[in-house]
Amino acid sequence: MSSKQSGMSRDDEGSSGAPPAGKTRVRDRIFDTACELFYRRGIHGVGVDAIAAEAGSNKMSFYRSFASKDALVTEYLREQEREYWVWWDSAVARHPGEPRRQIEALFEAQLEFANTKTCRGCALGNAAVEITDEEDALSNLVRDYKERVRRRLHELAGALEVRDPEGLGDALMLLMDGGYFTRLVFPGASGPIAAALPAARALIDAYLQASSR
Amino acid sequence: MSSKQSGMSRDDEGSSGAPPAGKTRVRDRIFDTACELFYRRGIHGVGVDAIAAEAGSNKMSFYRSFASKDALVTEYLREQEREYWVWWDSAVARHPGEPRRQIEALFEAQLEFANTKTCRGCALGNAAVEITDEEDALSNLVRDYKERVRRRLHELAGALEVRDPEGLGDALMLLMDGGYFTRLVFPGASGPIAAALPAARALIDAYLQASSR
DNA sequence: GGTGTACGTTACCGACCGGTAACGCCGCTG
DNA sequence: CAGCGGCGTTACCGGTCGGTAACGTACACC
Repeated sequence: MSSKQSGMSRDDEGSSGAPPAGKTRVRDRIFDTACELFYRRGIHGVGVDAIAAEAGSNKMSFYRSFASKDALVTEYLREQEREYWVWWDSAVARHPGEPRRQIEALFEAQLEFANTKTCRGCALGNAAVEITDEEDALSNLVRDYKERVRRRLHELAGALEVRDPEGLGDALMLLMDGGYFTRLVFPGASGPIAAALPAARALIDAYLQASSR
Repeated sequence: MSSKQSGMSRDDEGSSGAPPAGKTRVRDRIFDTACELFYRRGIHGVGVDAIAAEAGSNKMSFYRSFASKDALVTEYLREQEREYWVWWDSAVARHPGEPRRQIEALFEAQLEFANTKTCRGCALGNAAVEITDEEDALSNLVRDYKERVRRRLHELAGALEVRDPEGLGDALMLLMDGGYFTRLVFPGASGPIAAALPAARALIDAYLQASSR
């Protein structure tokens, strides 16, 4: 989640004849910069001029690569979701066939991420706050993402064979999203997010007991 | 939480001589309108021109009542917190001396609020997404609010005499904030927020058992 | 050497942003 | 009646927004 590059490089590439596979295309620089700025300062908080400048380019070059700011934002959200699932899958893949450990791994990974300096919660979730027009195409993008997250948690809860997998999955989603939401205000792991993993464990136990009761 | 008035009234007040205690001061109209628009469309998504116009006034009159947009936003956030604690206290007051029922009443009231058409989650929490400058005075306002919420939940959990009141309180805060956050995307009570109350109950039971174990 | 393409630069557009100056009107109060 | 405060109106300021037109240039490839 979120990008790392911070731009400002002065086109250092012209030494030898054939750089391995590096095409420092302006489009890529602009897109990476945009991802970082959107995440850090919000979608409405960054203009295309600022993005292009921060990428060492200018507005005209921006519009040669992107049809509009809206198109860029769309691509940004799609990229964030892509990275999010990579992150999710890598956590889950550590414990194949063990849904309980997979869930725990997700909350462990979330806490790790929260401890990052650049962490500013969930990019897609934050976008849901900024995009107030529910008819907007971006709204649907975010909605679809959240529904996919919910479904995955339902599936994980279902693999635990509890009586109420939807209830447990939803509860886990509240813990996760609550973690992202509160992280915006409480730095590092100093906030309630530190309680997410033990709470998730307790909830799993509770819902398991409710099944065998 | 959130305002109810929708503006557009054409100054209907001049019939009888003495309206009970009504001073339809422009300032109040503007402020009410601002609260509603900020909550619905976001702080950055509404300009002072739009606010004044929607209140049936104009920008100049706005600046006669408010020093700046920032001052208005500050007042908006303070008002939202005020209304929030009124809401909180009225839920808690229904079960004096019964912390468990108080907590349940809070989640019941949250679900009721979520079922409202105008609900767009937590005003202060949403503001935390929009205000990205952590040095900003508004940031501190939101931070203080969230810390007060956290403390109150710690106290409620403490009244339950569990071994780990901070852990339980934080977990409850994750459920609440997760509810507000997901509500932005899932309309009414169709989202994970419906699982908040049963999850809170299960968590309370789990943390109570962990104390007597 | 010619050509195409990727990119930078400058200038501009209409719209809106937060904020201000100056003026005029209306109604309440002394 | 005079005066004054509350308020609406118009015009304006510098800045930024998303987006475009026209031009210049460096380089790669045939």
